[in-house]
Amino acid sequence: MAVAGGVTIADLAAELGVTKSTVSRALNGYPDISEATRERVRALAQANGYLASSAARNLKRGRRETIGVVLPVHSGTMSQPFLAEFFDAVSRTLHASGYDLLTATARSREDALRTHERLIAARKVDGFILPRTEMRDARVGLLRESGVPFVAHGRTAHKAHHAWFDIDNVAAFRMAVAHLAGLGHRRVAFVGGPNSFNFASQRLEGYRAGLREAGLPADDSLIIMGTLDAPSGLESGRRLLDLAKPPTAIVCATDAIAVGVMRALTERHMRAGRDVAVTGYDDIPLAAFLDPPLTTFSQEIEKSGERVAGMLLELIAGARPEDLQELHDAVFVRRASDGGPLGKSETAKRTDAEHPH
Amino acid sequence: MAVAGGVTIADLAAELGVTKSTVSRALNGYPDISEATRERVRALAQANGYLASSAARNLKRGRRETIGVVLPVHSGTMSQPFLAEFFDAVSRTLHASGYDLLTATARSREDALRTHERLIAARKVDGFILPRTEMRDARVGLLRESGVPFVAHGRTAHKAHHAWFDIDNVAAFRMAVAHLAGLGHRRVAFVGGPNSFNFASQRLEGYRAGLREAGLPADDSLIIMGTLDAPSGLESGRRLLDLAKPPTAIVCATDAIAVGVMRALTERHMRAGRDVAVTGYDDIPLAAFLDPPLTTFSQEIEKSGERVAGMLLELIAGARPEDLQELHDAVFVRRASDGGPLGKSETAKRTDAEHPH
DNA sequence: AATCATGCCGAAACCGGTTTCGGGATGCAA
DNA sequence: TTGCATCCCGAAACCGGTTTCGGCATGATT
Repeated sequence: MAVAGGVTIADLAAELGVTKSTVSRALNGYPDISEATRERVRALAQANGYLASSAARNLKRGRRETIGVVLPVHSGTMSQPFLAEFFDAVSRTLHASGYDLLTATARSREDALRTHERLIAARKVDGFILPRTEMRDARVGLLRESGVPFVAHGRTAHKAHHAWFDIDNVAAFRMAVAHLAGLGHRRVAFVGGPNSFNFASQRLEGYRAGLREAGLPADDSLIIMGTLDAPSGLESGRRLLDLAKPPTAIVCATDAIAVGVMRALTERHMRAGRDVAVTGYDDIPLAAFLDPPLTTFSQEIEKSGERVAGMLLELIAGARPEDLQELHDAVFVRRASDGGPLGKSETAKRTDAEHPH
Repeated sequence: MAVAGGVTIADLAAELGVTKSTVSRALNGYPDISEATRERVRALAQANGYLASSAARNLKRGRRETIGVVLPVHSGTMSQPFLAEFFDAVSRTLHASGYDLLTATARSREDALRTHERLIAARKVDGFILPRTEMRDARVGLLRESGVPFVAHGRTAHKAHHAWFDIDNVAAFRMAVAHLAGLGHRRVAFVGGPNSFNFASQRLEGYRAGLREAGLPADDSLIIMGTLDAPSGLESGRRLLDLAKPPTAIVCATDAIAVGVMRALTERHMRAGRDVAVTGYDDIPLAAFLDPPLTTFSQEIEKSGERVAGMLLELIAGARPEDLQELHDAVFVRRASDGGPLGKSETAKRTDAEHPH
């Protein structure tokens, strides 16, 4: 069998007794090719599994048919619960328009910056997806200067001037606090991650707003900032429970943190949803199967991926960044790790009633 | 500011008063360029952020400087716990040799096959990483015919003829059973996933071998095959516990399954590590924070990623596939979800002793 | 002084496509 | 018939690099 990909446009042309131009035009749908020869060309191309070399085509056309995404794996960011799902959605919608996805990882901001620069200079990509934005994000400066299209997954300080897709973290955490306050809690704590990441600081902001709106006092000893993972959650949980006046509810910035916090409860023979209310964020696949099942927020990552990729394609097609800015809501998923303050009885019933399935 | 990436080799040449050839040779370290001009060229290139267009260079050189990986997201495979870590390791070692990573997703075997064909025909990649092999894997057939270098993450029926990197799942699950048998268990169950995936069927195989070696009877009612996620684990756990003679230990093919099984225990007011021993596989970040902390197996995914990528680079450099075949061991991580059969006292002590940190 | 190797660089072909330009048939109206 | 638009397609330039080939100086050799 012939090695796939080895056949060139010249081979096809020779075989058919026409020139490269004809083959190219036939395959690319130019109108000035007779239906007869177009069909002959198509058939032979099909038979030989011919596809134009992307390097050759893009050299002339000035396109790359490739989108870049460099994902940060530093500073407590490693946990990427839905990476596969996100990539799937992105990759599918890109592919529908003939684009592929180039991925790299970065272990620091500088690393990320260098990688973007390299991919731009080597002309390997037509645009970028920026995961996990920070408020002052050097990446947007670089990309705006270079004129490379990009859509940020999250807002930045320059949000007015670039395309972005974001989830309303503030609203979600306001609602979490409102929910707990409604259950009667007055000491609700927050366990978060590094504020450099936008989504993390927005969650804290939402928590604070929720407190204000519920008329609850702000108590800085009830706010603990660590990383976004379970070990940090465990540590933070211990500190909160060691307080002279421990909280009766703990709002966690991620499900992983919540798992750590619940572990801290277990250590003290306490239980989330009975002794202390705990909420998370992410709705990881395991959330419904924890003990107790975790009350949390879910983002529709599939839709996120589709929109982010879709917006980027629109941008490349010429849309204005100002017209591509979308804020979506997370959805509250109430399970059994929340509940009223100790003593209220409503909780105990629900704890066992809401097992999965 | 000049748009980065816009400068071509011709621009540099004109600016310096030399020809493209000189610039190219200077930058690529040819010996027949005087040190003086080489330095002039370097300086100007540096100043302008010049990098050769990968499309142009690769068109001539016949290389792509890109590796492809299309990851299956179908049939209970969606859970990819360590995707970010794996990508990070792969991407780093590839980049050290000037390669980038092109990723796509596939929702079915056919989809995956088509994507590989397309990337080959369009000459977008120099080689592939094949995640999650199956015994009879159509991808290896395709790639071997096309002569495209690849390393399989997992063995296949043709393992003698291609490069592969694998974890010894059989050994791990033999050991799990041996461990449980050593604790006194005689009815140990297995909850697994679709046997089409090699690693899944190897785990079952290891379980069976472990049973034999421990002199325990094989009981097919103690084997449940579902998917690799928590919902399936819950369902399987329920079925096992409903048995007339339920198992005293349950070996799970993944941590996610184990979480589901532990949930089934909770439903019945039982507890892993006390009433029934449970083991998992993967050592997901949350494993140590479950209640009780999960006994499981850990793979060194960072090393896996480095080796897989490294092997592929060696292959591209000319190494023979037969010389690139590596089998590594998973490492047993004992925590608190296992323990002797009901009544033995050793368990209860450890359950609380082995909290994290 | 003639010869030759060596150092250094220019000219041009080439990779595999796309695209511009132009021109030969063909058909139809004048 | 002649003129002219239309339909198709060939010729060649071009994209931005790399690489082969060759040639001019220069210094060393005899």
